[in-house]
Amino acid sequence: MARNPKSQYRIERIWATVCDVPAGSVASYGQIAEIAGIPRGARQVGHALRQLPGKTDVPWHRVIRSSGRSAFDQGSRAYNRQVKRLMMEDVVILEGRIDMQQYRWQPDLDELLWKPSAAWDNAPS
DNA sequence: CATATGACGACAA
DNA sequence: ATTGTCGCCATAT
Repeated sequence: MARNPKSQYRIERIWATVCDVPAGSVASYGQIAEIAGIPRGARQVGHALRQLPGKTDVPWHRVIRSSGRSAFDQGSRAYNRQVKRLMMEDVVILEGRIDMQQYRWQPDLDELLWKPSAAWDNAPS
């Protein structure tokens, strides 16, 4: 767990944002960070996902590197699970790469406005 | 307090 | 396409 409430708050916000990524789409770590209201927080997104329990409903597999590649090493268990889940959602992966231009999640305005927490940082002091 | 370490990202060779 | 550097920032030691 996070050492302090502020960090825990951000972690939960990151998880919530990841839950907004629809099946069939993917998002980069940096994108999740920005939407969650944490500019330049790509690494924090990875940190937050790393803390997910083994069994979770958070669609962590939809978060990949901006390069269109999985953050895991090819052949690793995590990599295989991620690829398998993405393929289940009809996300095409060629040569281990996903076409971001085509699959990148593009939240519409309503969606973002409905989640003001991303824009207004109401983190508890 | 000082380093080291990442599920990262942008950029230059 | 690959590799290396640097910036970033929460955690770990």
